[in-house]
Amino acid sequence: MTQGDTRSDKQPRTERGRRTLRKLLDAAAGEFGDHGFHDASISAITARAGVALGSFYTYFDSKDAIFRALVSDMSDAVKQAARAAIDPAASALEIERQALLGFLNFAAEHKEVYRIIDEAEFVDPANYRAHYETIGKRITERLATGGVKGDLRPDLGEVEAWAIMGMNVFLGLRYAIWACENDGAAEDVASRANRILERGIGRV
Amino acid sequence: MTQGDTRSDKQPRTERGRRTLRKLLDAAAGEFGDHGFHDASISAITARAGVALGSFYTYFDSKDAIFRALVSDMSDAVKQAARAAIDPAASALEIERQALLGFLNFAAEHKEVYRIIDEAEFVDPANYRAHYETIGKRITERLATGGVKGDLRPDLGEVEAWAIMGMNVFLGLRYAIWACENDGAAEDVASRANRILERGIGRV
DNA sequence: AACAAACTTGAAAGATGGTTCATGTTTCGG
DNA sequence: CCGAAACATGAACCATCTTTCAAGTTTGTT
Repeated sequence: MTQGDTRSDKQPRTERGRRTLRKLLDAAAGEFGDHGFHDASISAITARAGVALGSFYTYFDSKDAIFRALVSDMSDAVKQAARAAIDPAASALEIERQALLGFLNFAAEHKEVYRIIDEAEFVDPANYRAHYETIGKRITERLATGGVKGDLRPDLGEVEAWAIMGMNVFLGLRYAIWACENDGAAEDVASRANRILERGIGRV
Repeated sequence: MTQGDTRSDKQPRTERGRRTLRKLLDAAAGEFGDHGFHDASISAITARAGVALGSFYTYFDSKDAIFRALVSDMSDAVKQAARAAIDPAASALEIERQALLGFLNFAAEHKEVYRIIDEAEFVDPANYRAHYETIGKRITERLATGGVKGDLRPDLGEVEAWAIMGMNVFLGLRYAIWACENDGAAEDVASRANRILERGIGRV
């Protein structure tokens, strides 16, 4: 799915090939995560993967191509993580808390994913935009469902979804990626953010 | 202030020099905004500025240096724009609405600023982080002031500030940078976001 | 076992674009 | 109006990487 369509003629056909492809993808995630797209070199990727420089082009047409493949994979992984953290039977507000908590935990454990998706804004803008638009749609749906269930206001839409998404992403940046010791735990951050959604920030 | 400290020995000493420096800065903002840091070339910057390639190095030590100078300037400009949009006499909630509205308008008119600051995450991470930490602190202060005045809950802190900042940045991305015709006006977006801060998203 | 396809290898080609520099021109105080 | 400092110029230098390629090795099938 991620690379289903015009995946050129580069898919591996043997077990060995599949192993090498995976090694390249993992190495690329590490290099792009550590150094960013432009300071990561293909030779560093192949060195980290333990394969020859030329082998890279057996699997990818270009440096851009492997980055794009990575963005697709990671975009899927983020969505997957958020979905897995949610109990669909919970209240709409509780679902949003769980989604944020799931995202914070995922980001803390996969900082390189965060960075690669962010850099896609410049290296692969279409995919970057698609990533956030997909998530935005999903949140919009959850808000609509919450409205129908009576948990939420019935007039919530895309604007509110993007506001929530922005909240989550920035809290991820600050408390998962840049975390320092005297920061509260992820649970605490998620609860405080959820409190905003519950009753706003106005005087009680 | 922006470049006060170790500004190397590159400051212009004549009127002509100051003009050339400004032309380079403006051209760089355009090129970096249009093509991103790595696809923007110094020769394109000097061409756009209408000066010779070599003149660049009369004013900046490197490509990185001009980008950093730009990030500092633009970081100041963003803060300035938000401050200018605020009426300090208004209620705490109204102040947040005005700040967001000011930011949305500024972003729409200076899309390149948005992009350059975003790319600083990779080209000039320290400045990027400083930018958001400064804004985060300012919002935290506003929330504390609002708490004292009785407009807001008294228990608001950094987490809430970053949540608000993330909201604002993502709404800027979606509705100022990626704006399309059938999107609501900035006023509408700011009001809807403010409604979240007023009473959350729960059923009325 | 034998053969074709898949895969691996690393040196070298090729391109790009940042940076330097020697030379020429302009500015501006005295 | 003179001279020194500031500024301008653009060809050439250079370092860096991406990408190619021709030659070898492994895999899997018949």
